[in-house]
Amino acid sequence: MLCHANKYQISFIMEKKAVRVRFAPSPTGALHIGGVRTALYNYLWAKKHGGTFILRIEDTDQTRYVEGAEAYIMEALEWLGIEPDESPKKGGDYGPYRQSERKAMYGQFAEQLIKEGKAYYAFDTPEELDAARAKVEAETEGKGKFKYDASTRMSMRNSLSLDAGTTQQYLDKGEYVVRFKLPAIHRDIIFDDAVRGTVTYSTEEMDDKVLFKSDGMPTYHLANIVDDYHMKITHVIRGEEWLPSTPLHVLLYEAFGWAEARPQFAHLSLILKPAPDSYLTKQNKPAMAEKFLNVFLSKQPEFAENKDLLAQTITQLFQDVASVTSRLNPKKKDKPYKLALKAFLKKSMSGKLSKRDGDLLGFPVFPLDWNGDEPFRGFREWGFLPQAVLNFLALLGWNPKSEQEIFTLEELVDAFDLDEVVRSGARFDYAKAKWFNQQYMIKGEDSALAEMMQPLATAKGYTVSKEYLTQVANLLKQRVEFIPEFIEKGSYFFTDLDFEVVKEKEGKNLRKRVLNKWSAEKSATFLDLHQALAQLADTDDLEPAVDAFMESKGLGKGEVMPALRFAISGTMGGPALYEMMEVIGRAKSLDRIKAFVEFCNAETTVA
RNA sequence: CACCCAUUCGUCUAGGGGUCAAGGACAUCACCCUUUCACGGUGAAGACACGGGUUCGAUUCCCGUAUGGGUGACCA
Repeated sequence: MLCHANKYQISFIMEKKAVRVRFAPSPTGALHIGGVRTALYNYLWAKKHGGTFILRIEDTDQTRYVEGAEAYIMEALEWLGIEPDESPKKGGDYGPYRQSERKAMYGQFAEQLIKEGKAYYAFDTPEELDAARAKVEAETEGKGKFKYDASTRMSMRNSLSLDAGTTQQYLDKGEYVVRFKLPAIHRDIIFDDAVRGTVTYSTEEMDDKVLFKSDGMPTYHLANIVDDYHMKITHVIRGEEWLPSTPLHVLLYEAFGWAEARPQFAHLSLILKPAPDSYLTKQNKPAMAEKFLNVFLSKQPEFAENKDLLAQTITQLFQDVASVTSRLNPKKKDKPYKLALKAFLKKSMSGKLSKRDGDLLGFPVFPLDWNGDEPFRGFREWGFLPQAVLNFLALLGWNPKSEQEIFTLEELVDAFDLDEVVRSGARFDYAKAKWFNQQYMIKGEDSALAEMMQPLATAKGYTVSKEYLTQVANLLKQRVEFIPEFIEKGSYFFTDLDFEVVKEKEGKNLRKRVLNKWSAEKSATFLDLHQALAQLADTDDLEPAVDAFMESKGLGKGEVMPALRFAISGTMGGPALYEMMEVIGRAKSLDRIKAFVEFCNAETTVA
């Protein structure tokens, strides 16, 4: 017996159709991380089958067009290394690849359906439609929805309800839309989804969707069917939000007589917001509470007068991180301000990952920086490596049927299968994203890391060679999670220490490990050590020299190393001491030791 | 409100009637390694939403309930 998931593969093999998939974003802003995953799965599926990965820009909504969005999408795909084979920029045999440039062809297909009685002209104004919706809503106490279908279409203004003369008058004015005419007899639309199996909808639930808008542009529904057909798309891999409109698309393929060429659908579950306990920690709880409250008040300023009470409430709600979500359910005795806050928090803390979440929750949700009206930082600028992002995203909603976690792009192509895409929504897990990044940093070439560090170092005003950065990368890469941390955490590689600052940051450790035990004798010892090291030849290793020194003075490592470490790097953490000293340079290191001794003397007032 | 989709450790997931006293990864904790911090290693803790069926047997199949998600535009 064949299970549904294999059927399409087999039929496709038998037909020997070349796989052609498209990623079809609309240029309404930056490319969301969920979109990136969709693009990736499309890419993987195409490459796995030696097929073609197409980028098509769906810019049929002129009002939502955002300048720079298309360039952003291209740059993001390029950064990630999943570039399309056919695209507006690259061209191809099935172009143009921007729907606005294919505008001329859609009208004829709308006309065709009208001629065949499968669609009709409609002249209702937006106001009239709003009124019709409002009326149904009022009659059903908000429970019902207006449907433009067989039951209502004859009472609306369209070419079915109006006589030919009136219809012509409207058409002459040029203000009309084309609506799809749902079949008169209801039936179930059944289609096979590569990730979900058999999905069933009844035409009874559907309505006469607009196919062609009054501005002369097609809607998504028309354009996507016409384009997929003409671009010979074999698999439509897209987000779950399209699942409910898929039966309409199925009907459209039938209406055009293209049912045989209908692509295989695969609907990907959405990426959800992370679990609250992953970003609410004991330390940041108060700050997060304030952040949430501010956003709430900016959205619902009418509750500003309740600010103190709200602050109290949110603190209470956040008290037990594990159960926040369940505490958010409304209760009868809740005051209006509390209900509003709960509703807001519930929406902010669950559901699909959205634009704003990055800002609010403190992690990137877009591949690259975006400098629009609402600017935000991308994975790239955050310091993520593209391969890490790809790897993380690939495994968020797909499993490779093995216990392998780290995959190169080639390995992903090889292992990927729509069959193993999971059906349920996956929560974004920032901690895991960080882990992947760290893994790729450790694996990464030191010189490549150095290259990425270079501009950041320059921005900080450090003038350092690539060779130097390469050495720093080598020492630090398993101790940092993002590229910028090389510069931030490793600042002592780039600039001399200010021990006053060290005292502020590391006061407790500094006192415990060094200052509390400091004495005139210690001071002298370290100056002796300084002297001993200064006399070393460049070819002599530091470690045996220090070891010998300690032995001669009868000192243990614990009495010497922590102080040296503070002297060199100003912190107890960090790479192996001697390697650090070699990279920073012996002369500089010795200067730091001397400065540190003086600092300790001053701190403990020993001379 | 209606329709569709989903539901295994905190998170991502494996498992699709007996081999599951449920496997892996992240996160957490402990130990080892170590001058420190990491990395690495070893280990601990941690899950089949609930209720009914079907069956000799159900985490796995069916039906309900609950919960979560999506959609319900002349937006995509």
